[in-house]
Formats: sequence, structure tokens, C-alpha cells
Amino acid sequence: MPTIYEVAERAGVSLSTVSRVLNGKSSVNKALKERVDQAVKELNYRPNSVARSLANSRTDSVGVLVPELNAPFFGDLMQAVESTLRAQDKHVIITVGRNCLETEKDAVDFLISRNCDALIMHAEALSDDYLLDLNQNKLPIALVNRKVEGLPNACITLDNEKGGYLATRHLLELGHKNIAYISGPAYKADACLRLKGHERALIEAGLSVNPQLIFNGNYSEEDGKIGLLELMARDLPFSALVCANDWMASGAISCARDLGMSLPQDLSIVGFDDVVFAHHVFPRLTTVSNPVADMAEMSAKYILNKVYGQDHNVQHCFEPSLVVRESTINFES
Amino acid sequence: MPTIYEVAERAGVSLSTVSRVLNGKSSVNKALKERVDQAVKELNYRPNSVARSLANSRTDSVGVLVPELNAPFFGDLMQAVESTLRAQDKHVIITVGRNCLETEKDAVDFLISRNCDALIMHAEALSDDYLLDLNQNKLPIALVNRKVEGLPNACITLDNEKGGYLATRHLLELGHKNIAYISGPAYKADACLRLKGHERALIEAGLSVNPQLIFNGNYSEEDGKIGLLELMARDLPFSALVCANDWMASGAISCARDLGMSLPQDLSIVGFDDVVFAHHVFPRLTTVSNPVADMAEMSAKYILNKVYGQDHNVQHCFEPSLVVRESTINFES
DNA sequence: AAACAATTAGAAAGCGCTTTCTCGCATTTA
DNA sequence: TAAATGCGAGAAAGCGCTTTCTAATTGTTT
Repeated sequence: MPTIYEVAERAGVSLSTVSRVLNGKSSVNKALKERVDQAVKELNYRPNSVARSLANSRTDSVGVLVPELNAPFFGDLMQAVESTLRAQDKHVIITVGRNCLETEKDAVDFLISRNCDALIMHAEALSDDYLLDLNQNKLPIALVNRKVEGLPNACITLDNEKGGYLATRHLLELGHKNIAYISGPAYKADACLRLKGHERALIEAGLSVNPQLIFNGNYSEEDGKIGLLELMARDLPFSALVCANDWMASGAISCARDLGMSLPQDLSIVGFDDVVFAHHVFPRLTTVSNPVADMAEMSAKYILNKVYGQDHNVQHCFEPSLVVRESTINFES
Repeated sequence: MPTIYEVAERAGVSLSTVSRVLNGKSSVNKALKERVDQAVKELNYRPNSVARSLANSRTDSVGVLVPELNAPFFGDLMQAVESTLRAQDKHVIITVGRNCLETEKDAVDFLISRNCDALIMHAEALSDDYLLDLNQNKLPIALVNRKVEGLPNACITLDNEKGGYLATRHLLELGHKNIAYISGPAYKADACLRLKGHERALIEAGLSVNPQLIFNGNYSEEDGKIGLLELMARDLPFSALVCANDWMASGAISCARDLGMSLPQDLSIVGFDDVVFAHHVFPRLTTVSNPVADMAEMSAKYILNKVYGQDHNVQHCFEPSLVVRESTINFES
């Protein structure tokens, strides 16, 4: 690998001049510039990114924290972040948090130890205070799918309440009156908001919120099954079910089928997120789309603005929308 | 951020000594070592990884190239690589190749420019020669799911032929005699081998290979549909279908259902890869499991051996196995 | 006790770049 | 024409570490 010094020698200039040509920040005599460009080409010179980082204390790398990589939702997120950032010659260092506080902290420590210029996180377990600290420690961060008081700019969120509302209103419009709900865990803000939207839709329709029709799951496929069984055991009739994510909807669907129900005739089901498998499920899942890729791209743009002096428009709140497929049908009494 | 110099000062030793304590390569007087450790703790010192990399020309980073991130198969791959490597304090830089020669080359260039110590690739478009060149250029590489003559050690592969064989033998054992096959693209080695396995099973069973029962797809869901329609249009009866991956199987399934067939009674279908959605499909897909996570982990271990002087056992060829679910059933004439 | 070997600590060079500082030269102004 | 100004190019310091080389200290051998 040739160094900048060899380029300078071949071009017959000093290495400062080569650096200036390479970075284009200060002006260089045209003839010299051409000699340098020529030398660069001849030697097939590529600047050493490590040395450059050491000299200007910037690594052009952005740390990313996601709960897992082998899940469609986070795959979409990663894909968007990676392509947005790499288009600007930054790279991502990906770490996995596994929904676990210790692992997430380790991951952040690791990213810091790698001198990332900024962090983009989908943090599940880290506390608001921890995140505030991080940010005050002069490390720019962006938070996808999370709202932290005190970090209004860093947060890129979805209007989860509206999503929950859309799901339930869709069922109401189809004539359903008894609508069960399998929620995500109560300690997660998005789960609460989705539920709140569900309740608002009921109330707007003049119906009452019956806690007996609500089950608290943990967003897993398994809990979709358990939830459906539990709700049915409570012996209150319902003709439709909203699940707070697609995994639970998928669990509920296969459970329902195992119980001999025919879908969607016996039960209309709505999911949330519109992950890739939503249309593999049978019947194809009606769900609320979560524009995670857009949000992820936006978080990357926010970082590009904040750390690398670029100037993108950034939008902090995104809207979900309903995707009607075949798992919901008119209520026929 | 404190530097190694400040640690040395506080401990009252030279910075060489601090470095030695930190790296533990050469021996240091116990008392001094303790003073250094103490100083490190007091200052909360973290070595600057960039400076370290510059000094010893090693970045502790491994470049990874995958066709895409938002697909279950590559999600599994990434997850395994990331966790294996990070457990050893290395990090991955992920790039996306999109199945496109130019993009893949760009990605590799990018990774090289980032001074990765090694590359782990699931390369679709790069030629064997290109890969050989890379490797001869002193950059260690590992290739997942690919066999390149001349790089026997770098390749971590699946016995695709056996996988194809298992899929078809399963159907034969169920009594099927007319088995259609939707293949992957002929220019991909894995697709050819899977098909070859299918043919071997047929021949072993005393049946002949009828090209009219084979359709060449491109591994996409869409081509599963197109393939099934095309095969049916050829007007040769078949009671079972092998698809060379799960995406095409999923496409074929929804197409079959749209045609009013009932599955698996009217048609048994086998997929390949056992990606996460295989059990979301209805009927749940019988498929050939592809231990991609194991292979990915192994590729990471190979790199750990090769570049970082570790000593893991490495296995170069992996065995697929049949996962029987509900999309296949006995042939009843 | 003297001569030697074996350890261990410190000084200093070097990794490849960026950037400040300085100086020389060309251009402008009085 | 002399002084003032501006600009571009080179010298050199510095980013924070590793590692070689040298020197000093300790322990070992005869």
C-alpha cells in the first residue's frame, strides 16, 4: 500500500499539498493538483482510513444497536440505515442487544470503545436516564421508535396510538362490536399507545372498553396463542381480534386454526407492523404498516446532519397506515 | 478521554510499561502492574482503538458482504457472525451487495478501504477469479455457501446435492411418482446441485427425469407462482412439487390456493432452506433445513483462526436435513 | 567475589495522516 | 519604487498507541 508520502514524492510536492488536494478544503495550484492526481492514479493510492481517523478524530462510522438481526423488522431497519449511511461513505458497526439491559449496555460500551462518531439505537432495555447521559457525554445519538423526554430531536417515532386506532376502527367499520385485543407488554411505551388507540376507537364508536377482552402478551408468537386461548376461556364472545404485532397475530391465527375455526369467517384478525411474513400467513394478514425503513433512513439522515454537517430534512414522527388483506371480513350476526 | 500518557504519569511509570500491562504480552513487575491497573481504574481509561490500529496495523474488524439484510436467511447469517466475532472483541462492518456485480465490487472496495482484517462473504455475483485475486492480495477471506476451486479452506458450504436428494426422496417415500421441480437459476452452483440431487433420487427410484417437469426460476416468490402456472400448462400430471427454496415454495402455495386447489391433498410441496416464515405458511411447509447460522458461525471461527491466531475446529461442509411439516402428504391415486 | 545471563523498564521511533505555522512569492496600493 | 497585502506551498508538530532498542537491575554460575 502506497502512502501519502510516496504520492508526494512522485508528484514532486510536499505531503501537505497531497493532503490538501485529497481533501479539497484549501486551494491548490492547478498544475500541482494535476500532478498529484496523476500520481495518485499511477500508484493506485488509497488513503489509510485509520491514520486519517487518528489525525482528525473522526472515524466515519456509526454504531447501531438493534435487539436482533434475524427478524424481519430489524432487517428492514438495518438495510435502510446501512444504505443511507454508506451512500455518504460512512459505515455502520452493528451490535445486538437481545432485549437485555446488560447486553445493551455492553453493546453501547463496545461501540464507544470503537470510537463511533454517533449511535443509532433501537433500545429496548436502556433507561431514559442512561440515554440522556450518553447524549450529554457529547456522543450524538438517534433513537428509533422511542420517545425520550429531553431528547426531542434524537427521537424518530411512529404514531402508535393512531395505529391502534386504525386497526380497531377498521373492524368497527366492518360491523364488529365485540373486539378482543392482545397487547404488548405494559412496560413498553409503544404497546401502551397502541392499546390506547384501540380504546379511543371503541369509545368514539360509543362502545365501552371491557378489560375482559384484553390480554397482555409479550409480543411473541407464543403469546398470540396463549392470548387467544385465554380470551376464549373467559367466555365473552368476540368476533374480531386485534394483535399488537404480527408475531402475535400469526400465533393467534395458527391457534385458531388448530381449534378448528375457519378464518376469517369465525374470527377477523388484525396485526401490527406489516412485517414481511404478513402476507405469507393464511389468510393473508390485515395489519397496520409500520414504516420502519423510512424511520431508519430518517434517523441516519438526522445523524448525517448532526455529525457530518449535511442538510437533510428530518421528520420526527411517522404515520402508520392500514393494510387490508384477507384476515378481516364483515361481521355477520 | 484520558490517554495512555496520563495513565503513565499518574502511575509514575513510562508509557511503554502501561502499554505492556494493557496488552499483557511481556512481563511487568507486579507492583508496577498494580499501580498501572489502579491508575487505569481511577482515570477510567479506555485505550483509543484507532491509535492502536494505526500502530499495529490491525483493526479488529471483519468486513461482511451479504446480498441483503432484510431477508430471514441473511439475518440468520449476520446474527451468527456478529455474535461469534464480538464475543472475541472484533466487530463486523456489514455491506450489502444486492446480487449485483458492481455493487458487490463497490462493497468489497469499501471494506478494503476501511482496513478490515478479513472478509466474510456471501457473494453472488463476484467471479471465482476475482475472489482468488482478493485472497492472493494477502486479504484473508471466508466464503459462505460457495465453492471456489483454489480456495478449499476459505469455503464453508452446504451439501446442496444431498438436500435436493432428501426433498425428493421424501416425496418418493410418500408414494409420489410424478414430481415437478422448480429450480433456482442455472448459473448458481447451489441451484444446479439441488436439482442434481433431485434427479439422483428419481433415478435411484427407477424413475426417469422428465425435463417437462422442471422449471427454471430465479429463487423469487414471484417465480414460484410463474413456475407452477407454467408447469401446469404443460399438461403433464404431477402430484408433488419440489421448490429449490422456500420463497418459491411460498409463491407456489399461494398460487395453488388461488387456483382453488386444496393443499396438501391436491399437491404436496417441499421447500428448501427452512427460513423463518416456513412455518407461517399454510399449510406449514415441509422443507430442507439449511444450517446457515452454523455455517456463518464456522466462517467466523475460520477467520478467528486465520487472522487472530485462535484455534477452533473448523468444518467446511455442512449437511442439510429434512423438516417434515404439513405441506406433504401420502399420494393417493 | 567476579563475570555472565536473563529480566524488566524507559527512551524513542514510527504507524499515515491532518493541520497549524511560517515563509516566499506575486499582486496590489500609495 | 517601496511598502503592504494575500495566497499557496512546505516544514513540522501532533493524533495515541506499539514495539524495538538500549540500559539497568536482578539473579546465576564458577
